[in-house]
Amino acid sequence: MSNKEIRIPKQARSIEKKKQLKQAALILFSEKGFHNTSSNEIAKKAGLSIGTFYSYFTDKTALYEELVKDLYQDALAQIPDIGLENEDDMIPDPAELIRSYIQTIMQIHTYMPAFQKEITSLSQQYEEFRVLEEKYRSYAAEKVLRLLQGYRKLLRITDFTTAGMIIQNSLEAVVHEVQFYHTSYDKDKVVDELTDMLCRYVIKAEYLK
Amino acid sequence: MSNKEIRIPKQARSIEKKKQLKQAALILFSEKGFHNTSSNEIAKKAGLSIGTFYSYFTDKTALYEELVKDLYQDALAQIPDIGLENEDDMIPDPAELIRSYIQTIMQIHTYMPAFQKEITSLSQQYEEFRVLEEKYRSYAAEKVLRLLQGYRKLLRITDFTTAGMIIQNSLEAVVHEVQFYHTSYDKDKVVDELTDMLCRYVIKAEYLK
Amino acid sequence: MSNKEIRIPKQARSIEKKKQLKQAALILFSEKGFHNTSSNEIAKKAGLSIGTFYSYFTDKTALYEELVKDLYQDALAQIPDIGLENEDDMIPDPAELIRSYIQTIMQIHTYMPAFQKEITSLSQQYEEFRVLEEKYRSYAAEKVLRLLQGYRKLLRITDFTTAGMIIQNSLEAVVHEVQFYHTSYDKDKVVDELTDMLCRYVIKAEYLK
Amino acid sequence: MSNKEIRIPKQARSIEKKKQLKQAALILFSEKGFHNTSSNEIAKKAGLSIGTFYSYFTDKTALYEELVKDLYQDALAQIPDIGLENEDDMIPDPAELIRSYIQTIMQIHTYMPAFQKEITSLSQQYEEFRVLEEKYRSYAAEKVLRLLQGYRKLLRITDFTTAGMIIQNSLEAVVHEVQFYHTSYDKDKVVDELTDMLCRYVIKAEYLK
DNA sequence: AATGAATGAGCCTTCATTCAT
DNA sequence: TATGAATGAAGGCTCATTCAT
Repeated sequence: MSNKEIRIPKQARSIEKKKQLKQAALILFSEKGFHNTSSNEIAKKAGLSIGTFYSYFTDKTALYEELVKDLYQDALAQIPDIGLENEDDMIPDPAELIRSYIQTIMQIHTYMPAFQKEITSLSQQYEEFRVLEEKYRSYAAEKVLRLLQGYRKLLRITDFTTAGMIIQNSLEAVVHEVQFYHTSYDKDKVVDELTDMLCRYVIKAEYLK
Repeated sequence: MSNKEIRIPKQARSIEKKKQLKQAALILFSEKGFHNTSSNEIAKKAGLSIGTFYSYFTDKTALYEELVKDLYQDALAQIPDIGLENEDDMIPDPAELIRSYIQTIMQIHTYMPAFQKEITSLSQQYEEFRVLEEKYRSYAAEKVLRLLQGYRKLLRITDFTTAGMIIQNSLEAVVHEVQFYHTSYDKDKVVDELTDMLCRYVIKAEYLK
Repeated sequence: MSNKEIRIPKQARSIEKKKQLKQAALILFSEKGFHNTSSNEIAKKAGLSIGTFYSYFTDKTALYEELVKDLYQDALAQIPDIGLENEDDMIPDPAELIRSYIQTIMQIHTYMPAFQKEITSLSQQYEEFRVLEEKYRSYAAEKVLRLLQGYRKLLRITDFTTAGMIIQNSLEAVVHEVQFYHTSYDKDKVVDELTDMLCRYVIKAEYLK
Repeated sequence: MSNKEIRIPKQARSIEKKKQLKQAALILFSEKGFHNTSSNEIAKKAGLSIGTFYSYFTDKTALYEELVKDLYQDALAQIPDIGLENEDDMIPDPAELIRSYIQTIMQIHTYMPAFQKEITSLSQQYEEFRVLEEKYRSYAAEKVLRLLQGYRKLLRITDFTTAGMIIQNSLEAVVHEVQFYHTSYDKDKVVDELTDMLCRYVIKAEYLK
């Protein structure tokens, strides 16, 4: 029924315009939140007309989705695919792997913190937005799980699903707190403690140094 | 500019009306979120007129603020004060204390879960709510801290501030996830695992049964 | 899902407002057509706000529907229920009945001609509008049919459905032409001729005077 | 004010493009109506750019006008010129002439039926189209008139002008109804009945077989 | 001549808020 | 005090039309 045709920018200038809109939206969403930002406002901030806005995005939500997608794609790319290949031979220190994972998550959260907060906010509030984020979150959770399973022999935990969920959520929450709210904490210290907590939970005592 | 007078209800009947409005709002915000609930709707659900609504609250946000304040007050009051008095004499099993603490937090999150979700989310947008949330968080963290300090001798952790923050956030996040989103998890299992994780992190090995 | 509540006016002042809106719409639809009239325009012409418009009507189409309904209800009320009771005894001159029916139709078409034209226009163009009109048209057609059947014995036609359709459409078209476009025709003459045509078609020769 | 130059296509290629646009518009207007068809859509369906569209037509309405003009021209050309030459000598069965005329009108209405519907409707809104429709109507009526006059001796009617108008309108309306809306009617049956009605109205009893 | 990206007026609709009763 | 009809700013979105290339 719908006739709308969304322009897929091919040329430099078009790509630029789309970027402008996304950039403007990113700033506004971060500052005032998704619901308090109008599409007209985004277009204006991008220096483009509302018509142009709607020729690149079906609606405001579509823009938001792209923004989330971009963010998570960048973020996910940073999570290393560690611990999969070297099962038996030279096992790296598992504690170091965990620390490195924690640091990556910490790193990710320094990027567009305000927008990430807004994502969290919307995801918690509206099912439709949650579904969107869940896709990426579950991808991240899977990475944790795979990381764990790669070290099966060294681990004391047995229910990987529950443990994975606990680790994932604990990690995110602490990092969230430190990166988004309390910059007063000593981040290295936090990483140390988190590493300590997770190692003791996950790794058999005999493999802890 | 505004010379509107907001009624501070003194009489039973007035207090009752305000309560009705808040109760109605609580339900609607929980079900459909702040942005999808109109003030007219709230008044109607409360069985009162929109005019009455505006004689008790300056605007929709004011109602919301009160609701959030109430909720945090309640939540704060519920944070358990366990394990403080019996320092030296008859020491209860610390693991049991931790488990009991976890269960209490779980309990708190069962209470008004939907609106808690809504709050967590909106808190990020309005400074006013952030302050409230902060207060709750720091109060909760302090309680954890005091709990920990009460058992100083049995503990392996030394930096109570950082540890307290980590425990509090991990706990809340996992419980939030389990109570608000994934009913698929076995809650007892989750409590067991969380207890396990926190005990190993916090308590000296020799005091673990 | 929808929350909208359409006000059903009970008090004089409310009824008046709704009437104002309908009156304004009637004029505008007649002058410029449905599609070239905006809801804001209607409200403004009625001296009311757009908000008021939407508290009385779900949308522009709903207003239109009411207008059509009103028109047809008035119109249908004018079509007499003749020829049903007196089958055998004193048969009135059938030609006179037909003439009277034609005159009624003619009469109806003098009322709000411009709006009737717009109705015809929209009905011919959009299925949804046609359905609306069809309801009333079929009611009118039924009257013709009943009129005919009441005089079964005097009639030469046998296929009442086809004949009814032909009569109904011919009648309307001619009346339309005369009332809406060519005021130059002598209306009495037209009624005479139509009566003549229909009588000769419908009534057995021996019953024609 | 406008200094836009509308191209009057001289060269084959230009004429072709204009035709393409009109053809595309014809289909779209027929399918979805004038108001629900956008100029961009027309250009696209024609395989041309919107810019090209606007170099051939000042606006959407201009295209529409041309289409209507064309249609009426075609329709006009198709109105049969039968029965004019053979006045006295070998008189064909007048009933057959009438039947043949009805069939031709039926034929015309099969041709582009959807767009005819659209036109009939929009004609009422824009003066410009009304004039065109008028021209068609009066031309058609005149033809009927001349047809009738050619058979003066066989006819019982005397006021040819009124009769002509009645015949023309009845015919068009019934055919319109049958061809555009109710496929449920048996078209042959309808032609028979129409022929019957018109013959009895027009032809002296002694000349009816 | 042709293109199609860009424009922005304008439509429909919602809803927080006011104010006459 | 309470009411709820009325308001109108503002948001989402479409589409006829322009104009730089």
